Amino acid sequence: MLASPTYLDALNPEQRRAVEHGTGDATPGPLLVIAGAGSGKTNTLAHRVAHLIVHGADPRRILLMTFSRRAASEMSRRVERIAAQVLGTSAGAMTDALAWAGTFHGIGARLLREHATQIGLDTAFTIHDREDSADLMNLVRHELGFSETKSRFPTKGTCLAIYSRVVNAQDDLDAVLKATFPWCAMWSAQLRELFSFYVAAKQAQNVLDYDDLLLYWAGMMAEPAMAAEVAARFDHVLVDEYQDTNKLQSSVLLALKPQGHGLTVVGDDAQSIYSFRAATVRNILDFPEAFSPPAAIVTLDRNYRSTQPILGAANAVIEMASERFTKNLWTERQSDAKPLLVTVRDEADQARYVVHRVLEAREGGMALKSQAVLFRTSSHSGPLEIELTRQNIPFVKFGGLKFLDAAHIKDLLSILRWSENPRDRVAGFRVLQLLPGVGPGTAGKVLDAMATGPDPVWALGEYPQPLRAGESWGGLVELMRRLARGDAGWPSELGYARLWYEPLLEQAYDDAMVRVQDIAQLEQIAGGYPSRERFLTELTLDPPDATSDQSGVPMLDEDYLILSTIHSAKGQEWKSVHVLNVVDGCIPSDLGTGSTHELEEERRLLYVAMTRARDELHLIVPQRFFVTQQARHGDRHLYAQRTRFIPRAMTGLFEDILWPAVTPAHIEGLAPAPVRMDIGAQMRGMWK
DNA sequence: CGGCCGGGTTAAGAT
DNA sequence: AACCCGGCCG
Repeated sequence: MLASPTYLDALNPEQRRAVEHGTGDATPGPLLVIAGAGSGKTNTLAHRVAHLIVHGADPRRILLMTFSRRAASEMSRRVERIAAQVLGTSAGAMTDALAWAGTFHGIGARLLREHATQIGLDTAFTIHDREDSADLMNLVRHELGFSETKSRFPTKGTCLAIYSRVVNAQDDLDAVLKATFPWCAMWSAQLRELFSFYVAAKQAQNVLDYDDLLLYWAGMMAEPAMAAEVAARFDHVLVDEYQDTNKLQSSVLLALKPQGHGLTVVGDDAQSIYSFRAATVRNILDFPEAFSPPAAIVTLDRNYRSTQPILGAANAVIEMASERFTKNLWTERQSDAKPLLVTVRDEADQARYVVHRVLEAREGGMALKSQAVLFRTSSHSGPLEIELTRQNIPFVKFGGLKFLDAAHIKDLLSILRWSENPRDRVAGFRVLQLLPGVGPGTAGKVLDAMATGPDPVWALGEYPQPLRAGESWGGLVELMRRLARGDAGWPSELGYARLWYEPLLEQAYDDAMVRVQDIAQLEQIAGGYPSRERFLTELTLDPPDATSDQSGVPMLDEDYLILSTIHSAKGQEWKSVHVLNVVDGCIPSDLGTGSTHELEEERRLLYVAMTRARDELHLIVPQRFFVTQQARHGDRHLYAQRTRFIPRAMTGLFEDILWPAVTPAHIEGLAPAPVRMDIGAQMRGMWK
């Protein structure tokens, strides 16, 4: 008999039930944990994994799927700490074996790489990110002549979105068009043809897109013998953030554990914010009844994160949702401080307000890292970023544009991906067009020539040099030969690619210096991976998701403010949280008010933002937005209204303030009207 | 004439 | 940073 597990003492009864569920059984039944915001979900899941290991589960046979790589490594760390506490020094080595922790897509990529030959896949397949996939879609779209249709055919991005939804929602094309893309319904036949050619192109080029990582995995699970082989790898399967998984993912999961033995899923329907990626709360709702007997359900509704006034306001927001399945959270963290509803004149004042309050809190001893600024859309933080830079306040921004989105980084990665897989047309198309005088036409012809023979790199060398390409052409041929031989080793291969690329970069950009530094940073990152393939795969699946005001991410011991999209803030918490642009048109986004479905997701988004805060919450409402399309120095603007998710009746839960504070003179209307004069017009008048 | 290049415009959320 | 459009070079 094991000693009394004191490491479980800190858990509440529900958490403990979730941790201990079925750990004594040989075949533990399925478990659904409904875990509200701040209810200690990560901690509970980590304890469950550690508890399983302590009770003899083999960590190499535990599959742990999280929403992001960051969440996976955080979980591994915690599991290790808890296990070490119980088992002593051997725990570190043992939990290193918690090897199958990652995202659905990352795990899928790994399984496919291992089983590649069995399923007729070349092991050297490369993975297209969203943009690569759209580019390939575009190539096919042009080839089929759909870009010259009379009325406008959907753009590459829309085509890919439709395709992706069909795949991830496991739905019929026409149903998807009708429900989600009604304005494209007239193109049903053409889209079907486009998608069949898109799939053929991917296969001919030996590339997989994000969806394929799930789709091929699901394909493996549909063949009983293969399914048995894959399923036999894992005794326990645990999935976090289950509300943000889609039907394709749940079908993989159910195929992996059809009886639900050893299966645990954790989620919260109130925090479902990825339905635009085909995620569905039905996965959570239907989970218990997918098994016989049904899955056990544990609900964690005690919030340990926020003060009661903050939680009360968040509860009020989510209570108005049209459909809800979980009940309100409660907390014992009393406080007199209500969350603030701050009215400011415009986005410039909003930026000044945030900087003012952040510095004030910093003076009071709250580290910048304990404070975050959240926003619906990446561009909303623009004015704030300018103000922070002006005042020398370091920050790191999550979401929106990423390091890998920079053209020069994509160029270099394309070179590497093309040499990893010379049939990858999107990569080759990009690389070839770096050469002077080579555009889409010539690039296409070169790629055609390479596609016909058995040795693409040889065919490249045989291709007559395009007239204006100059010496870069010979350099490229030489580079591709060297990288194909593979004798340079990793990461020197990246160094050779850089040597070829840098002269082109210096010609193409005025700010080449900065970009060269970015590439040096990429080389730095590359050194951390054992091979070209691992580097490319993992960078595509887990791109560094932060940008900062300094070049490169600040040192870990430095203090910096967190800026993040609400989506990227999922699962995190800070002592103080500012939410920008809490107005209609931003939250909800004016793009998201089309259907009640979308509108409800926007509501949950505000709920997620609010529940990130521990002690202080500031919702900021700028009254005026300047219209972007107008003459320089124009002052056209529009007036915004507080978000519809916080109607007047709810404002009592907030402390309503104006900033900057209105002076008594203003209130009494005694202040003289500001003097306005047009000196410029006077000056011009002098010469009339 | 095809195809390259430079002008302008606009931008949701992300594995 | 990507897209579309018109000028211009080979």
